[in-house]
Amino acid sequence: MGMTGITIQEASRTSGLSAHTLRYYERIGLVPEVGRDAAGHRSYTGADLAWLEFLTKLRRTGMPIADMCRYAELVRRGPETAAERRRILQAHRERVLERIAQLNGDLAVLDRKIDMYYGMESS
Amino acid sequence: MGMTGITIQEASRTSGLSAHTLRYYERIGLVPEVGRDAAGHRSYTGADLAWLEFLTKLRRTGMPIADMCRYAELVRRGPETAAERRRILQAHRERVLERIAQLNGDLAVLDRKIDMYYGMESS
DNA sequence: GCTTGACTTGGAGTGCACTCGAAGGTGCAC
DNA sequence: GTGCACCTTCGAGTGCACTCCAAGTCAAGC
Repeated sequence: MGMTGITIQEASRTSGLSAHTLRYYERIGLVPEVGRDAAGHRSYTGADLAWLEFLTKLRRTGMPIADMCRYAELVRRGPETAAERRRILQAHRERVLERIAQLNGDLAVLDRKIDMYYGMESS
Repeated sequence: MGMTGITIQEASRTSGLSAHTLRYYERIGLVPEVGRDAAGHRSYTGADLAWLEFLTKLRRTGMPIADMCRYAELVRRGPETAAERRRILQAHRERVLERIAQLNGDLAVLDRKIDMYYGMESS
């Protein structure tokens, strides 16, 4: 098993999260304890990075940290929590859809305003 | 000119912003000074409400308060700032488009994950 | 004329999600 | 063997956008 793993700096570059944030996420239980190398330094595996990538998607779509912690906790508890996890993601999915619809509506208003300014400039 | 105006509570219900937030927005110069009735209470006009509605769209689409203040300042300075306002809105529009694209991408991942959970449950 | 309730102000407090600082350990380059 | 870069922990600090509080004013109803 040559799963060497990468340093926190490399994980930071790969994930787009700062090293500070990576430690913070681990501290609050959002990320399971990351393995260590001989020097006691964190060593991120591919699985760690995949989990971080999924977390950033949840985060970016507006899921609060507290909800993400709850989801992470269910993952730790094992496969019998799959149905609940699905429900959480589905509820979140609905919120994201609403958000996208709202953004599209607001974008239309923005476009009309921009057009109006063009009209003012060319008059 | 029978522009009576509505109370801060009614403006709160109409705009979806709390009375606290309405006063806060006025304090930081995001909303021009609202008129007062005989008792010194704020009296919101239709124009005030329209401005608030536009502000909430900027806010909801992720524009920081500081940028909104800058935009509001340009509006106060008059029509000669129209071109700059347009540029601000256009730059913002680009960010909103990116945000929507990102949300759609993240939504697709969410959907695949949900499908995966369905697969786990039915197996 | 007194209670009630909505309003006023200025300033302080809150919640979220980081973000940073201090003090110290480790291993490689010179 | 010592400087250096990078890591560690713990706790404190930051920035944003509100959100609330205390103390006071005012008009209307009983």
